[in-house]
Amino acid sequence: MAQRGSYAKGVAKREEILERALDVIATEGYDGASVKRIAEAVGLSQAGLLHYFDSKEELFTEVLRKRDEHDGEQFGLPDGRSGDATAIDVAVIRESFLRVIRHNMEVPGLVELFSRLAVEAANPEHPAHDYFLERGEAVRDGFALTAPPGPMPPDVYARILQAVADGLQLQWLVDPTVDMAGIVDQLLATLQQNPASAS
Amino acid sequence: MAQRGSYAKGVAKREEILERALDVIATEGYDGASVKRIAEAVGLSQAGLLHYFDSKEELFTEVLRKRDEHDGEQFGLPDGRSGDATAIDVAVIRESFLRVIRHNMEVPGLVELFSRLAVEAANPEHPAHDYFLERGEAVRDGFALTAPPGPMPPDVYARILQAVADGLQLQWLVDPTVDMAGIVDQLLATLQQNPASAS
DNA sequence: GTCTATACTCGGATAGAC
DNA sequence: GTCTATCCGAGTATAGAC
Repeated sequence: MAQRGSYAKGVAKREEILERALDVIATEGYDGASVKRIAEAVGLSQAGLLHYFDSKEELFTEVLRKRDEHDGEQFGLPDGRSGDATAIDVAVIRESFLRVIRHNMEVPGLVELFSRLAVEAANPEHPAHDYFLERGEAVRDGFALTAPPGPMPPDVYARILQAVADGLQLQWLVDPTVDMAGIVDQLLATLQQNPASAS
Repeated sequence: MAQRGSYAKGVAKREEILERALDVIATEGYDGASVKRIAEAVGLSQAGLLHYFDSKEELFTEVLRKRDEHDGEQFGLPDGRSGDATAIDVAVIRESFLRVIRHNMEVPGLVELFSRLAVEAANPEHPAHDYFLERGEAVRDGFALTAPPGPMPPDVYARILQAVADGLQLQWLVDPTVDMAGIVDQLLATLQQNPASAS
């Protein structure tokens, strides 16, 4: 457990492992990604790696967290802390969103890991359960900023965008010709210029 | 393998197994549903059950097929064969769709099985791969019938609805308070009364 | 057609030496 | 902190009797 002691060394190693894992899954794909496989990529034995994580589930949950961290930096996602959005913000968020999707289309392994864990996280005991709850909220907070005025409440609007993103990934996993970004783009165009602003 | 010979007996038994499996997963939930568990529910040994299916994957894929069959009968879904839709058809399809969603909210085990297989089906070797491709097409054909005139092509519209349905299930699995039907209802209302009909 | 029994594989976890 | 070794459980698959 990296926590214990949390010497800079342990923490640093943990980071290193996560970075490496991210890289392996992104480039070599997820195929039943096992602890052992990650361990080898890091240059550690399976037991050696498990020294830093309580379980397989925890490891992979942390991989997803690390990935979000990267995406946040790389694509400048909103952190959900800001209260309102100007017209410019909306365009910016929208573009960030699309860039993330386009990026995802380059890393099927990560998309698969994400989707797989999303289902397993249904179990409240699973370490990813909280992760998905928290992440979902954060993501929706970002989306809600771009909600147009109209009859649809921002949180509903946000849930729909989230669902579209996740659902398209499932379609894309079985059929990689699906143009996730293009579809989302068209949806946003339709939804955001929605002229029905009567309550 | 039930195929071989396909005596009425074998086929009937296969059906019986699927019906029973459907029932078990629906009522007792999916928790790592194993062949053994289904076998016990059917009153068969694991080996006995595997006599009718080539593998676990095939079994569960067939369970999903059987479920679609039920849903089709019970909720009168369009079969994708009809060419166009009148205003009444649209309302009918929409209501069927919502009823299916409401029904799904009663059977989390089936939703979990579906979602799980949807990810595993990413592998072209998986028996569910073709199932998801075919089913996806059929579902979208149904949705496309309800597409409003406007800038968004019917197939894009259909893909979005499919994505929303599947994506909401992921949200709902981790947080069962999510009102899938209500959200879809609001989306349809917004999308279908879309006045932007300029090409 | 169905069962019992077994074999085999995979992968995660743990013990204990260094 | 890391390894080797081992264990163990789950779960599928198969062999062979009845």
